[in-house]
Amino acid sequence: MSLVFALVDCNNFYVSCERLFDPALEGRPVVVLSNNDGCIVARSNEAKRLNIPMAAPIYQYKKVIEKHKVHVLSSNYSLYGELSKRIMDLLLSFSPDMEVYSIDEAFLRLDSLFAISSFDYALKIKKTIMKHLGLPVSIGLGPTKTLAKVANYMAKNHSVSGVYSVLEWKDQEEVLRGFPLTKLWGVAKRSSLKLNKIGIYDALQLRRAEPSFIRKHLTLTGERLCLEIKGNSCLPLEDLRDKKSIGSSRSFPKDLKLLSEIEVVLANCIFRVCEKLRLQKNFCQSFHLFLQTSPFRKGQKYYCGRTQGSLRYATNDTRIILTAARGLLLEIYRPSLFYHKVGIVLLGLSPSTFVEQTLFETVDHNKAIKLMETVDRINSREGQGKLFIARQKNKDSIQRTGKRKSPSYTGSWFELAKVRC
DNA sequence: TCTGGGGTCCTAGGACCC
DNA sequence: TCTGGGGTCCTAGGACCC
Repeated sequence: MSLVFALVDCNNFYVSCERLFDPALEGRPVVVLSNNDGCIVARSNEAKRLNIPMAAPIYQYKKVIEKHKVHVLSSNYSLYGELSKRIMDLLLSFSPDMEVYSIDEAFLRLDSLFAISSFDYALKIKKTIMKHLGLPVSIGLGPTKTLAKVANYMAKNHSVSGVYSVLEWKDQEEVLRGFPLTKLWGVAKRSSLKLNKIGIYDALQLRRAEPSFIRKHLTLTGERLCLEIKGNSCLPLEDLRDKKSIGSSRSFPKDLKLLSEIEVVLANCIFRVCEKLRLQKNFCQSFHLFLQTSPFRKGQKYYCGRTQGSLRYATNDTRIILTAARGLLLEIYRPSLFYHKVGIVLLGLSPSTFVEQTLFETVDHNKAIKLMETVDRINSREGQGKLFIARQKNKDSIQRTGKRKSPSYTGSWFELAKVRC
């Protein structure tokens, strides 16, 4: 039986989430900013039409924003996270074979449908999400993940229904002719230039090339891409639990010099990443720490200090990782520099169901696990940040939140949307 | 003046071992 | 003066994605 992949992708996700609770934003150009209100990370179609690019620093587009009265919002990740969870739960009811690819995207396998065509089924998914959650999505159908991505691009840009299929051979040929290489999943400027050098300028030419020849120029990733757009599936659905690392980092609203201030931000990163680790029911065995100066700052050479730390035993205890990381931060900290960003990546992840004992010490894992579970439960019920570790103190003085953030409509009883009758 | 945060995969090259 | 060959593991860095 041939495979059917559906890629469900929310349209302008962050903007759509904001519009859900503030309908006045409908039809207006809207952008959402990154942490510290630095870059533009989401744009409404109206903002896209004003040629405001993705990931652009906001200050470079001040004039356009003022001229066209673009509505600017800080990001409200707890709102987006909550709505994303609701979408994914709903999608799971349409197919148990699902991969959550990002906050606003998921792949579904639909090849075991018998009574209904996959196109009609995709239409039904789209309508259900709109009806239950009020969020617009586009759906692409293809025999491989990469072709489903191509179909999704077509659904977003060249379809009235919001669903597009390239399941048929002739549709694939037609769509890929003239399809820009940089719109393919996994191809950006560098790779497209390399392909140009060997005479390949569109996706159809790549489809007709010899995979082993592409490998010579674009390594294994390129060979797989070539096979995928020919219709040979090489990329299976992946399980989120198989993640190899998880991390948390923050850039500072203003450059920091004092170790004590950097430690506070790092403590908050560690608190967040450990919460994530426990949520996915994993332990970690080691971690990677980094501290860097701004690559944009003039008058100071870019510095990125990195180091790796091992833990005596696999754990998800915030306190243990915090203590280990503080010691290592000293190794990469240079007192003379002004810093821009700090972060931690947890590695060597393993299921927390399996508890490893060390040879020379008896560790009471259960006690630590219970304590951490309690902290997570209270924070989940009472709102993030109710319980925290003392080292996270004064976090608001160093970690500014967005100035234009919308209320926590779905996350706090005190910020529910109000309806006037 | 102001430039995010969270990931993945691959490769080259160094360190080290026998 | 002449200084092997094969293997593994680790890390940094590049490229890419959303």
